[in-house]
Amino acid sequence: MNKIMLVEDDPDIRDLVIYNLQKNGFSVTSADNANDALIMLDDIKVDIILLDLMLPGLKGMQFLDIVRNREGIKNIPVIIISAKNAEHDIITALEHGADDYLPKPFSMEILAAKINTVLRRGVKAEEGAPLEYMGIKMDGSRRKVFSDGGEIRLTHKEYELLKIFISSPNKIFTRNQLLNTVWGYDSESMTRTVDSHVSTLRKKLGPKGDIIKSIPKIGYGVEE
Amino acid sequence: MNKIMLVEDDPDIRDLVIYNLQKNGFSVTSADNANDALIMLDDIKVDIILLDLMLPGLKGMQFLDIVRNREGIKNIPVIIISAKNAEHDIITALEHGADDYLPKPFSMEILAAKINTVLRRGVKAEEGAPLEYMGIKMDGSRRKVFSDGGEIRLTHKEYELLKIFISSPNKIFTRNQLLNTVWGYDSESMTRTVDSHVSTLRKKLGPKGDIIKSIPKIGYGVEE
DNA sequence: AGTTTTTGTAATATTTTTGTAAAATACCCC
DNA sequence: GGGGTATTTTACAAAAATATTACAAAAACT
Repeated sequence: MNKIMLVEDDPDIRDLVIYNLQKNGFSVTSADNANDALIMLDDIKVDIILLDLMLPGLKGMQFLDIVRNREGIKNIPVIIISAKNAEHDIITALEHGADDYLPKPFSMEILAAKINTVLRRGVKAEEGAPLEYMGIKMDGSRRKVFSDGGEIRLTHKEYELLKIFISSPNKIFTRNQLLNTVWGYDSESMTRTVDSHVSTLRKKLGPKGDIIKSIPKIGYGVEE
Repeated sequence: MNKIMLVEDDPDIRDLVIYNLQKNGFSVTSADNANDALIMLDDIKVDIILLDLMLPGLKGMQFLDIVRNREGIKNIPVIIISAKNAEHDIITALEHGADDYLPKPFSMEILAAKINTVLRRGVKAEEGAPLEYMGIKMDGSRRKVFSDGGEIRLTHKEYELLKIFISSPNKIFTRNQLLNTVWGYDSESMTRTVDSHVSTLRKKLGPKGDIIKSIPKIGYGVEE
């Protein structure tokens, strides 16, 4: 059974979420503040963390930073729940390592769906299996990409870009995130580099190119 | 039992309303001026406030401002009762945070109906509930909207507009309120921008489009 | 009924965002 | 350093989103 850690201070929402997730077959542990959550995380192994960004005491974003930097828990997927839903907040949360984002109010169906896709993604990644999505196969050892049997020759940057996309399908990446992970930049810059590479990548992927969707005002992500 | 606070100076109307609401199963507390009402609100927890705008002493609008800024009572829904022809006052009241309005003279059935819909909304909102209304589901994380299973593609402005409507069904919004919250303007302007977007939104929602009602001279709101 | 006001919406204009070819630069390997 | 490739930047086209305009339709008001 999948274990979920819920970090949320509002008791009404907490109860509602717990009730619904348990009904859906998840085991839920909850904390009403970030400090407690951190302590509990040392003892309990959870598969996913649901985090409200507006918490008393230690702020949600700080909590996220700590989780992402602590051995043993740094790889647990985190889904943000927040009343703030300005573009800016979404981008910030994603850039601090959140896996997905759910503005309040949200429907339980959508929450459950998100949990499931994040879990599926997690399992897949752990298999260490050859990276494959929608018929695009990536051979990590030889840095080669195949689609419909034929090889697609990608440059290094293109390969890294595609790898990020394909290792987390359905996940949204901001342009800055891509610049960080693929290019190693850490400042915000407003170049068209990402767009340019997405463009050539799409072209090289041929008809499959359009699985790379542009997410208006945010960035890119792959999706069926 | 639901408690109602009635703030009304005319004794005839007051008695009439009290009598009828009690007959409908509400518990009614009344005050004939705003100061008394404020004092009483500190002691009694009420579910809804009926406010006559034309009061002696402290004006109704000031009372509304105080209520909306005082912890503990700021979330109590307020329904404005106002003599007819005071369009301007109604707009001002809505923009000061009133939930609905009722022009005098009004029938008791309509008053009871309004009270009930406002109460129903209150309960719903507290659950932190899913953003869904009349079969229109909104997925905040990906800014996607579904209706009857199919996705409806909305632009950001359209999405924000719909979100506001759907998070408070039956609530009336003035054009300026919408301009403030969705567009971030804070001055009064007389563009047709809101109308234009409402129009495209209605069209995109298809048959469900007509849940967005236009409230003559005031603005818009969704309603079954 | 005629006039005025208000709302609906198509059409147009403007702005913003994204796509991409091509030029410019950097990199790499002899 | 030269030739080739990879990468970044530039510049502009294309597309999408948004705002405005203009006018028809509806409603409200004499």
